[in-house]
Amino acid sequence: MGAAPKKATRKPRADFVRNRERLLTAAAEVFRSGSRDASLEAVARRAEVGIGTLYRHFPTREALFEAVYRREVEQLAELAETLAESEPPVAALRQWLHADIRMIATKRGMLTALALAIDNSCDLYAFSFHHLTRAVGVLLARAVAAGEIRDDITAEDLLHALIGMCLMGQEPDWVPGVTRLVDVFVDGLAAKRDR
Amino acid sequence: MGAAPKKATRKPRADFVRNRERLLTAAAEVFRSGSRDASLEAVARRAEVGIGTLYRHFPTREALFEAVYRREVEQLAELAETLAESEPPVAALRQWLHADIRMIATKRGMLTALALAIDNSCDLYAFSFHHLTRAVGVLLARAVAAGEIRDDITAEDLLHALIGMCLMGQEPDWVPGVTRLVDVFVDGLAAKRDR
DNA sequence: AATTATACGGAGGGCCCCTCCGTTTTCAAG
DNA sequence: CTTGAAAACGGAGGGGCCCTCCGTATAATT
Repeated sequence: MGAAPKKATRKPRADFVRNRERLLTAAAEVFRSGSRDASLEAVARRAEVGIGTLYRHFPTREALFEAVYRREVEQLAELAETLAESEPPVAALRQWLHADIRMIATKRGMLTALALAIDNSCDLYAFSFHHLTRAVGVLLARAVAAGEIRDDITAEDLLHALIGMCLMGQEPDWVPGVTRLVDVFVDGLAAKRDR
Repeated sequence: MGAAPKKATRKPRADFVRNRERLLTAAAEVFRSGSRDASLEAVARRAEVGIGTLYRHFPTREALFEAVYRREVEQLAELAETLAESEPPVAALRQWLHADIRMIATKRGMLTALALAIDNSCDLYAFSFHHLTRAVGVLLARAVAAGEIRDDITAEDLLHALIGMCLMGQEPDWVPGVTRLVDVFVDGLAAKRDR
């Protein structure tokens, strides 16, 4: 019992694989600008695929976003590990947040993705959102353990703050401004409350 | 010259005034929950008014939001003035931000309104958004003058941060969490950079 | 009561969401 | 090489919302 061979599974159909690829490529292009109104029908059109096919591959908007940005999320998670080993606690945290900002600046759709993920994450914990919370959680715990930042802010809180600040940046050159805001926030985390 | 009588202006039509009022009431109700998908047609339906009438009174979504929340914005602006006279600089700033959060918690639509305003504010400076930047600008300048916070964060920056953080709060009881985030931010503003 | 500036309402064209199902394609067994 | 069924495809269709336009209704004025 258990690992039943489940009969010889057919080889996945060629068109299935092909269309999935087309959809992911098209989605990445459509989401690039990160405009909030990115329409799924536009993705299907660009992929030259029926709308039904899109929905069969990715039943929800979130599922599509997740698939499109999985790679990026994993990259950020890895970066957190690297930084945890090579940098002092607070610096690691700060640098990781900066990296997030840079990534979002390049792939603006990720921001929408993350915002979407948070929206529904309460119940579904959609998207690789928890990958990120885990990653930053490690950095956070480390800094707390070192006594360098306050201990009442959770990883979710931190990501909320980060994403929120990014959400507000849509001027052409928003990166420096948001970076400054995030730096202020980190300063606040590290502020000595007892003067 | 100047104040030309411009011909005897007709008295405004009764139905015009009545419908405007109905629309504002309906909008306030529909926007209460602050759900991002608040539809203007829903507002018109609730006001028992044609959709055309809604658009004639408020040509854009922003215009409607502005009219609905004008009172609240002015209230916050006044509060800033009061606090500036009665509280120490940093405390005033902090308390004003807390008041914002409370206000948003009650009238969730205000958040959407502000976010919308920022979206288009670059050119249009829609909504009473600049009322708020002016208000918080005073508090900020005061604290900077007193040498109690850093001087490279603008009023717009601060509002961006505030609104961003609020945008990320949709759990039932998000107020304490966001308040904590904002407090961290203020701590960061007031952090002594030179150790 | 007649006149006319003002307002009203909702049909209509566009775009999008998502589901459902008849048709087509692919795989693999004979 | 057939052939049959599982697996995919695609897009029509029902439902919403956005916003404009214009024929109709009505309040203020004469």
